[in-house]
Amino acid sequence: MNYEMAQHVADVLKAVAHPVRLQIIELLENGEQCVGDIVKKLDVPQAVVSQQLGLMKDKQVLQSRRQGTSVFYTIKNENVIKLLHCLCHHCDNDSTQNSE
Amino acid sequence: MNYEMAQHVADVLKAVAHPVRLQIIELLENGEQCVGDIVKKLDVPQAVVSQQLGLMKDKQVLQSRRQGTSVFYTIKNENVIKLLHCLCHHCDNDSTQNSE
DNA sequence: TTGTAACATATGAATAATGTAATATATGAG
DNA sequence: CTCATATATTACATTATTCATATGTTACAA
Repeated sequence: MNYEMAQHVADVLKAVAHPVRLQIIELLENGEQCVGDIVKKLDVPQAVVSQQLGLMKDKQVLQSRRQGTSVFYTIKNENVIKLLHCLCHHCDNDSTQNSE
Repeated sequence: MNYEMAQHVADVLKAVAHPVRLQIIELLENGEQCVGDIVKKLDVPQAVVSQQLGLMKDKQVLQSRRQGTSVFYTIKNENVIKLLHCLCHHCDNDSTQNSE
């Protein structure tokens, strides 16, 4: 893996490496949701949710469509779901806490 | 996924989300390496490599053992390898660049 | 047009991450 | 002990991330 490639992978990881963004991604696993619904389900101000959604859209993790006054978001880069599952799955036999 | 869990997952992701750290992890997939070898293989100053190694060790991603004057590092949290594979594998059918 | 709901953006402050350069520590040789 | 090699740590400047507040925009109804 050369540096450029590593940089790209790091960018994807950074796009996801935030608790609110992770929770948003988890919500969107079940299909598209509009901003208002996301705000209701997470306990986070609307502006922050919009900021994080915009950030992930910029980084090609999410995509959006407008319907009336609502904007619906879906996952564009499906690999982030695999990423989540890699980590969530392992949290049972978690080796980040204490491995022996 | 509650916030605390999301925070924990985000911490693991952040521990990995850096080009040099990713390259180090890739090197260590093939078994343990001492700091000097890592420095030689990557084009990065020794202090930076030590800093990143220390950071990953703090976050339980790596572990180390000393042998004489050398310190050998290995991967402690094997899940980061799976993470890497999730992302590297997908870079063929990459949806982060342009999906249609 | 005005009003309102839903969402986005701008700004700034606080905090965290990064890289550089210098210095410190540890081990072993002699 | 002194020296050399290997690695770690510190201090600092720079840049990036995050959050909150306030303001702007869009779509639509009346």
